[in-house]
Amino acid sequence: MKNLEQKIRTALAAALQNTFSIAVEPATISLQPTRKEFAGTFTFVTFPYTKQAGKGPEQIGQALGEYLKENAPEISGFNVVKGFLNLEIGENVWLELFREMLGNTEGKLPDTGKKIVVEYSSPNTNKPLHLGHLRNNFLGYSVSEILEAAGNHVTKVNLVNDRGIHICKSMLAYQLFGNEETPEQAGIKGDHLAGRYYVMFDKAYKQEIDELVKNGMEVETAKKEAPLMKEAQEMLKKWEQGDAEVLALWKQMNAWVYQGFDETYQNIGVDFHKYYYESETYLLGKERVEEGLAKGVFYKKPDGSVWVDLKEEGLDEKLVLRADGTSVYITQDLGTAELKYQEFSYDTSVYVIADEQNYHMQVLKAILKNLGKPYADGIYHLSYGMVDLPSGKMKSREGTVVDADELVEEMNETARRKTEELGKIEGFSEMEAKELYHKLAMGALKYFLLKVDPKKRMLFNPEESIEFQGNTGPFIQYTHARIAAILRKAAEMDIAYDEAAFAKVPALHETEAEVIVQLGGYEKMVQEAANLFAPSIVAQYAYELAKAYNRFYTEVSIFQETNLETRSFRIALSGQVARTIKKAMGLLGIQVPDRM
RNA sequence: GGUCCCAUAGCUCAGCUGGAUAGAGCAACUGCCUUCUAAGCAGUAGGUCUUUGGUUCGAAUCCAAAUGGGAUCACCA
Repeated sequence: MKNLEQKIRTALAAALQNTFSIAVEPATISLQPTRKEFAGTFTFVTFPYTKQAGKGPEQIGQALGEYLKENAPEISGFNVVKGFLNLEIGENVWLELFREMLGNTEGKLPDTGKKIVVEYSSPNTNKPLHLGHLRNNFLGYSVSEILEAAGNHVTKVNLVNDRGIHICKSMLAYQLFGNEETPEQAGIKGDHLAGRYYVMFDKAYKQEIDELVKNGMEVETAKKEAPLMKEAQEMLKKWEQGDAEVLALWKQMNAWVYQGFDETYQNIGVDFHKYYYESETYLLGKERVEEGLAKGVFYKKPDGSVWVDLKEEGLDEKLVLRADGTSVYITQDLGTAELKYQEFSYDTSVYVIADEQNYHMQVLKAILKNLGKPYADGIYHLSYGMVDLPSGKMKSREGTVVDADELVEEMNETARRKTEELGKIEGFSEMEAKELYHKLAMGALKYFLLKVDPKKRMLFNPEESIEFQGNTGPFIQYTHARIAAILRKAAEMDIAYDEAAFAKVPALHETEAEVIVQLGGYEKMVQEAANLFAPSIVAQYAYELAKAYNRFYTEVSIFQETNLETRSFRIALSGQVARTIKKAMGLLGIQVPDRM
């Protein structure tokens, strides 16, 4: 496909040269897909050349078309509509293209030799994952797959936020109200247990504030003076000093949470090559602070706090170390960036982080640049918008979130219901059925979250379950299952459909050519998705391929076809579509079933 | 207030580096299962692409401003 476009560009350049003496670099010629209401596959726009040619756009189109039909073997015909030259491609070219695809099954682009670290998920250990985290996890996983498919070497890392005041809050609530209950006793996952106490803390804390305010204290003061908050801060101090009792509780609760996370990760099908823990990295930044001071990039204020001035970059002054010598969030990030670079010497470091941290990431990059770090330019913030509920923003503290585990469970249930309603479950064992439901559930959910441009906020209405029809994951999965049925039947009937089996195909159906065009766009799509870090491009592609195939599927019959070569060709075409759908969906982290 | 992001059909979203009458899905309405899975296919209806200027042969797309929505500007993470 790439080659085909290349050839046509070259031919067009030659045509321009020979008919109008206009010299153009083939690479700069822009071709676009022909609108479907006109005949043709590629369209060349002639408007830009009217001045140089001294002719009207239609005349130019006509002249170029005639030249190409004469001289370019790929072009079988053309038509001119105003300034648009629509080029038709010969059937033999499509078949040739299709044969090339069959030979190239890997679907991976040439090795770039580039190393990329993708940091994603990065949960707090005080609460279970919710819908917003799912967007993050699916994005991170998918982008990693896409970058890998584009020929890069990807390392997936998870930077776990396992320390800080918020963790202490759930620890404290547990200490006060927990009665030493374990997840087993409570009958819930460890991350949910921690989350329960986090919410409990907030409730009790708010009560205290109300009390204080009732007794005449200002709200702001009350927030600081509430005994629970003071206790939590006290606990954090003890943690930093290595207090044995606090550390033991911290370890215990985190262990529970990790077990819960592991289950969720496994359930939603994401994984990591490496975990970093903030409790281990939060001190790392101090060396960078020393370095910054030595280089004169940072400066010390009289109180001993350390700052960086980023006004030249259009940013502000930023504190990088407190007066008491303790580090802040950005200090840790400076350290971790260095650590990641030392370990992986990456060319690109992707951070999958919500857009509320856009400024923070800008600052991080600017500081590293000022420090002269060679890896600063390689930092890419894959920023994504919040997932909103109809009621507004999700708030963990107030417990108004869509819990990830519950949502997945509900999706499984929806998948079961829809499948049973359609009566498509005969012949499945209990196990197979469950597996199918999960594939469909995750397909629907992942596709729903990934098909949208990450930058955009999105709305999720828990009342309306995610669709299984139309532009959805299950629609694409269904297309794959249909093809799988065809391939099974072909095997049963012992039909050969290797290249030799369709050496001569008399005529291509319009829908067949369309499917081949779609298939031919795969590599270009992967490249583009990788360049833009955009799973939505992959989703769009998979959908369009499935649609093109379904059109073909209903327009022509395979096993009723009397020409055996055509029949074999159609089976081979179907097989290639199935493989391509599987690859594309794989890039989204979605599995495709053989039956549904 | 400064900075950044978003605005396309009733709803959810596509629309690549500017190109033809702006596309899908859902919802509504019409057809199509004695034929390979109807979770499908074909069709009808639905739009001043928030507004106003500018650049251009040509703007949903690029630039500027306005309006509306969101994020952020912590010695929180």
